[in-house]
Amino acid sequence: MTDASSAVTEALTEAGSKRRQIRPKAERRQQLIDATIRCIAQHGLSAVTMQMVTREAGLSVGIANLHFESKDNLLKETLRFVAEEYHGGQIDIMEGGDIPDLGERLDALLDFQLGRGVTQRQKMSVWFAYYGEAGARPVYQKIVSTVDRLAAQKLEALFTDIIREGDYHGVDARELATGYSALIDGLHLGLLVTPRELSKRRARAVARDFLRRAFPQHIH
Amino acid sequence: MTDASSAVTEALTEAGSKRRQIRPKAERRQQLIDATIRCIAQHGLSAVTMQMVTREAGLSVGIANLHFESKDNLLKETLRFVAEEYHGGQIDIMEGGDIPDLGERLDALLDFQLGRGVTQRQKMSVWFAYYGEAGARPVYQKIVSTVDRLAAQKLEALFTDIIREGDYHGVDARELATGYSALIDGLHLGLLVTPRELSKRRARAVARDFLRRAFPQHIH
DNA sequence: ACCCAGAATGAATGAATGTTCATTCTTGAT
DNA sequence: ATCAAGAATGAACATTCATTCATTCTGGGT
Repeated sequence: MTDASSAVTEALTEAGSKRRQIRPKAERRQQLIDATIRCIAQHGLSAVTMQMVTREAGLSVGIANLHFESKDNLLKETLRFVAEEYHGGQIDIMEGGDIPDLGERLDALLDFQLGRGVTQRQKMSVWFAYYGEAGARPVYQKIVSTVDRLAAQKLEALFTDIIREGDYHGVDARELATGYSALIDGLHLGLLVTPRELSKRRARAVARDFLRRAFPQHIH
Repeated sequence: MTDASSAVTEALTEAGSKRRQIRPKAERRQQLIDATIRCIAQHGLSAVTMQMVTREAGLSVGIANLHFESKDNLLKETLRFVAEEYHGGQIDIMEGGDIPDLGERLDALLDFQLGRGVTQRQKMSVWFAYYGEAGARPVYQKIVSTVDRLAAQKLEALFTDIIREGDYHGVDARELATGYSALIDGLHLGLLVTPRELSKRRARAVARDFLRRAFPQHIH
């Protein structure tokens, strides 16, 4: 092993290395988006600066404007990433070729939406940071609307299937889907803002209760 | 009528007047808080500047630091005002000496929470703007937590009364209150971010449905 | 072994913003 | 009519931040 190759190895494994590295564009973009998420979660959207993000990513300030044209664009792309990741995960479960049983599929959905994981709190922070600005920024509204609509359709389809299977009466799939989505959003909000008052355990119980009241045969 | 008195009258009635006016501290504070709310709703929390707020209030820049010590403090006091106004309104209804009938009281609460009014959208924007920052700012968390807890207790008490009156079984007042609060928050979020997908009418129907399923005798 | 396309750097720049404070003006009391 | 207390003003200041770009460095191709 030569000195040169050992230096490269060190650079790849040691985060604190000063060695300059050239990596593909896609990788750098993701690296910056990840750093942006951590910064928003820790300091709040309004306090995020380019210096902060690039330092968090272990890169120089100039690189952000190389891969994204501007700060605005970086923030926009970060929102798009988080939105697609969250809604994508939901949609995968709801389409659920993996899980044939509809009741189990509901359970899996709930687990995903209110499940543990260190990342969750970070993601929730980002989520609501953008919601807060959405009222004044049509771009954010559009990004969220787009993925939201698709997830809402899939949820309605799942509920329709469950209603048919359980032969439930007096229940409207669309209205129920709207209610369930709103409930989950509200619980996320509670977990973020008043974690002392609302534990994850209780949030899950509340959501499960909502589903049980609507689909008693599928949730026990 | 002297020239001096007519000048004063003009200053009081004409908003565009250049006349300098001296008003009590409490009035100026409220004037600035109102302007802050409008600015947040229109431009987003992260874009709000002192110049913007004072111009909106029709005052000079220096005055904000005269009545509030800093921008941070102005924003903090604005959140406190909005939080207390919203939760205070709810609590008044829930304690409800005015409305003896419990079912009607529920209706009144729902009307307040999802009612029309031009002001509503402005207030919702402010609400969620702060929620977005709450994850990174303990001060905001504390303000919201404090008023939130009181409202939650009143709601639980109301639900307890209703459960007793209706002799409902298998229903937990606390869990139901948590669910209802979360549902309302989620619906507000939907109204703010995806107004195209969720109308006020439908939001009310969804919330009403939730209550009807829990308290069928009280909501028809 | 050499080369060069383009990835990465970070000091420099200019614009924007929060805060200060010397000055001006208003009002109610005398 | 006069005056003092303090409310209101806005130009000036210091700081912070996004963006630029001349320069350096890297790694794959020849």
